[in-house]
Amino acid sequence: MQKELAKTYDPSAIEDRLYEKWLNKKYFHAEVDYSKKPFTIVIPPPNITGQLHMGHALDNTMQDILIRFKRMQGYNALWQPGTDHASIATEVKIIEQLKKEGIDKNDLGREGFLKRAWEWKAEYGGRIISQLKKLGSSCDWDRERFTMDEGCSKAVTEVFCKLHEKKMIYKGSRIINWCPVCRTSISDAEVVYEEQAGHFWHIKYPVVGTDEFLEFATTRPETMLGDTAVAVHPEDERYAHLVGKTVRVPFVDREIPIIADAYVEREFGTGVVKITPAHDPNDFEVGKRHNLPEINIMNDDATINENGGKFAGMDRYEARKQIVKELDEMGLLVRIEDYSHNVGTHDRCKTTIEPMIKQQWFVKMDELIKPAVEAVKKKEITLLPERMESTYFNWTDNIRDWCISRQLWWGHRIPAYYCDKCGEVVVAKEAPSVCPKCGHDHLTQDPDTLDTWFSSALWPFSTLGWPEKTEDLKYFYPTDVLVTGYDIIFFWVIRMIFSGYEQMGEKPFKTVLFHGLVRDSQGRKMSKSLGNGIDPLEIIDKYGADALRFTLITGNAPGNDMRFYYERVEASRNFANKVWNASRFIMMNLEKAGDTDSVDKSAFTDADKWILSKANTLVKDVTDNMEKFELGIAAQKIYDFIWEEFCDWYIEMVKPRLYNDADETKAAAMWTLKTVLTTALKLLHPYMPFVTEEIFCTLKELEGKAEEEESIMISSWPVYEESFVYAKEEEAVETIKQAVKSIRAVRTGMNVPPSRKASVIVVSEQEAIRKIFEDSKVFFATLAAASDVTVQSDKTGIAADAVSAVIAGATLYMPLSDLVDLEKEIARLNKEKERLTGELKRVNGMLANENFVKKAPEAKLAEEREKLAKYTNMMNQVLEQLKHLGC
RNA sequence: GGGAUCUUAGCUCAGCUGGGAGAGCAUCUGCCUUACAAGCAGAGGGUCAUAGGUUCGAGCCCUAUAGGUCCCACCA
Repeated sequence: MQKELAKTYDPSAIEDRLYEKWLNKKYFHAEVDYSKKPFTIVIPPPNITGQLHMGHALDNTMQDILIRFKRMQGYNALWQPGTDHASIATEVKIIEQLKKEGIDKNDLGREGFLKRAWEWKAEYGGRIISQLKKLGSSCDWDRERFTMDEGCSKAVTEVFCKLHEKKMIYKGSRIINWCPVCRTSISDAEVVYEEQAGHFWHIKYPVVGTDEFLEFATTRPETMLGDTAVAVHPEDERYAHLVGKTVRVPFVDREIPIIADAYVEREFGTGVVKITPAHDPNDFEVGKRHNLPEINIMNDDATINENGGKFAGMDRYEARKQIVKELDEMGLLVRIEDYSHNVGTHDRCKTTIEPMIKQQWFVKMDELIKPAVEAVKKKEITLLPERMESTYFNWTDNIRDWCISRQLWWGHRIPAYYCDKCGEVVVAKEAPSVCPKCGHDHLTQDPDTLDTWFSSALWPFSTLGWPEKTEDLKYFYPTDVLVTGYDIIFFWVIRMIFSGYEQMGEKPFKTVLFHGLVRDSQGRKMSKSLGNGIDPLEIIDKYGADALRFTLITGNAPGNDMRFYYERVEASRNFANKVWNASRFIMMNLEKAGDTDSVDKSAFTDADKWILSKANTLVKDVTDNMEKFELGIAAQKIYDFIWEEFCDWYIEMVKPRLYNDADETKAAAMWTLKTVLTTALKLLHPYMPFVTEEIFCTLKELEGKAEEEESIMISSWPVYEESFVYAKEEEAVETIKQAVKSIRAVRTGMNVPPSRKASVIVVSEQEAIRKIFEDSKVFFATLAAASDVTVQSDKTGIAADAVSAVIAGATLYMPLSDLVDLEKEIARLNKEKERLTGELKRVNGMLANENFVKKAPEAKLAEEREKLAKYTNMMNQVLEQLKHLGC
């Protein structure tokens, strides 16, 4: 029974069906198996708030390609999936949702809020997973994890307690980045600086006991309420006489010292800086050096607190306005200058950060980071592309302690308990029943939760069962590759690396493969606010997952950003269709060839050997590229091979044999077609899993082998074989190709319609070349639109006005006198002469260069000499032909 | 201020360790040739940002310059 294949490939008709099949067959599932080598990738866990975007699509396509490739190579391939609780992102979403219902987070209370959050997770947490499936991702879904599931939470507590034990986690009063909207501290990495138009307010404070004033400029006048000093440079002569004196801060009526500190730059502004230790990181440092009081003037929502006197209760910006106005009235405002400066904002909500002094938990980084630096320096971990190393070291060299506590509810609660009576702090895996110090039986847990990256830092081992000593961990860890965007190198990659070394004593992965951003066609970042985002699911619907995957992986160097064009998706879709139709051709002709299971190799023609040899080389190249993570290059090679070599040339070469009932080499042709197709499909499968699977299975069904070979995804990866190297035949077919191309060009140039066939007479003095044409007459005739082909050693019997095409070692004549314009023919030959003159000049120039002959490698020299012979030969033929035409 | 990166055909980009400039799209010409018009055959189009240098030989390596992008730091 012949299965009918649609004339154009329709992905929507097959993708879901095939994915279901793969799931049912458990192809994605990996179990510990010491007979096989493991190959492991852990997914960068998408946020449960997330929707699949182009970045995910790219990231997961890359991972799927690697996993499918390794699986076919015989590795025990595990792609560990899961999702991230994304503390702040999720909490914000839930608060928004509650707001719509008119509920305030605090009314609900912690318990109630968390209940809502888990409900939210249950409802939306699976959404992105089902979207990943649409892409074809072959994750082991049986192993799906969540950063807040029992095991991962256990890992978090374990690590916290261990690090605390080792004094690598501490609680301290520091100046931190405070988000007044989210009302939580955030880490340095979560602050993004934005260039904003602002003002420079020039203000003066009266110097106590004199009639002098000290003038300075500030971008945040409201912070003056917390000023505890004014600083000048120690060597600044302008102010030397004032150091040690005091100034009076208006409104709060505080007398503060004039101090000298090298932090001040003399050239900047007036060379005077007001010092607000509680609301500026630099001032905080200065304050520490000079033992200045730290006066916090703000509440958690960035309104002014009771320390701000009459401004208490005002929002920080409202207070700013008011203060400026009143200073002006008091004659203390000197002038206002427009000023553009960088303002720190919260990456999530874009609110301007307020530096505040708070009690927070920190991870001490100086020791922890050392093995992570060594690992990359010694290439124990490879970062690709290599330039990411500089970014990496740039961060590690300037590392600061990591603020890990967040004033949020959704997340891992800090396992620290405070005695209600004596205030003793206990850090423990389990809540202590009594205070170890005073014996009091009531302790309260720290209300804060951990930075979401604290748990993701443990992801490569927590998902494999750590802190339990599981078999999975022993077998699959360390993982092989981490694929992620360069934008989270600081947030995540570095933290996984030092966590892996600290907790496991071993790197978390061997290679990190970074990719860039997917931008819109104008090069802009895809974003909600711009509304320029392209939904991968829509692309899949319209063009198929294979087309999307292929588009994302090609035409782009590793680690570089790429622009997304519909035209490129169309090109990829067209390629899938090309593969589909080439396969359809083969299937349509299967029956003509009869039994092809045991093929007689002596029946192979030059064409068969040529494509087998080419395919063999392709296997080697593609495998090499993929081993080196050069996924785009490999994809391009597969594309070129299938479209050009296989479809445009080989299939066309083979047609006359298949269509001729008397041809004896049909079985060899069909065997070759199937073999090369299957090889190409296998190489392509990691990139285009659906179309390749559909074709593979249909072919196997037609062959009656569907039982033993049920899926391409568990078939074996092609291997390079010496026995398929046919150098001589490759050369022979290349000669024929040259002849065909040359004849086609001549015909088009002469406006000969394809329907008009012509006799072709091949003239060559070389017997070897004559033999090539004799052997390949069958397909040469078709490809060159020849009515008949004659091969001879001289020009006997050739019409004087026959058109000619010249290739190395042969001239091809076509008697087309009625169609030919002699002038045109001469012009064409002259153009060819010109081209050859150029080539000869180049080659002769090189070979005439003593230094080249002396220093160039032997192979290069031989190559150039061969070219010289070839072009000389062609030139002679062209000159002879011109002479023949009377020139 | 520090660092990375880019500048190649009209557009978007490849070009792996230096050895005769490529692809997709777009343009032009001719084809419904029994796998595919989502196709076939042919063609045009580039002083590889600029200036030096290293080399027998540079799109590729080095230096400087111009312009663009990104990351880090953050002078109040």
